[in-house]
Amino acid sequence: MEEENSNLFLRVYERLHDYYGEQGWWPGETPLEVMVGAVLTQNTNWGNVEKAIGNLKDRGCLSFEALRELDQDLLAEYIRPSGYYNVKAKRLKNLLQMIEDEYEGELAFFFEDSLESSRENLLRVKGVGPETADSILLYAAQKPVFVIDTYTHRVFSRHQLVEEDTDYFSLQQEFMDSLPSDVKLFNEFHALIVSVAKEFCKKKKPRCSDCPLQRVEEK
DNA sequence: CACCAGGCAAGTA
DNA sequence: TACTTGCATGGT
Repeated sequence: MEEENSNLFLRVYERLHDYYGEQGWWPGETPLEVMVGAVLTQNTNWGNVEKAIGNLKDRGCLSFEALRELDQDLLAEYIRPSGYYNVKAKRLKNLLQMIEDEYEGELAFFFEDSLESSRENLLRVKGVGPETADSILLYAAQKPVFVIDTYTHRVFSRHQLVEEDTDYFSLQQEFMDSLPSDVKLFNEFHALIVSVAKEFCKKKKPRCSDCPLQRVEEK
């Protein structure tokens, strides 16, 4: 049973990898940029996030020190294109404050901390939920955590590969129990799921007939 | 025009 | 515990 499931999930990965090839996520030049992007992309189109990050770069504010010194209302103005700019400015400040408090303001210390400890610290930050925390851990800190998002849930439940009403933690456990714990695999797999969801598994008009995952559940 | 996008916290019953 | 609502821009 567990073995069958493992093969199934890996088969999904292989199908997607064959279809799309390497994804090379996360789009971001530095771990800090990845962290900021993880917060800004909450329920938000990535294109808008790029504009917001572009603003921060233009202002020379895309560093830990610069962001710490930046006034919250000004930060909100810079990240305006990404939407929810007031709450997100606060959330970014909360995140920076946590690193200040727990890691002496050293990003490197945070990235070097254990998976368990850094995850707990992230989840204590107001505005950082499980997906944002795990995105930071996987894509910025390079820790082996599988990131679950709405696309993951939609694609896998549409294909009846997981229960419809499973929660974040249960779904994550299924992936991590079924797959070898490998940063590169988790990174690529999640990125591939986003790609296939965007192309074939839209909320309103899915194009199931051309989807590379059709009949993946058959041996 | 309506709907959607790589969530999360806070409020209500 | 299990819904509901606010947050907000920009693309289709």
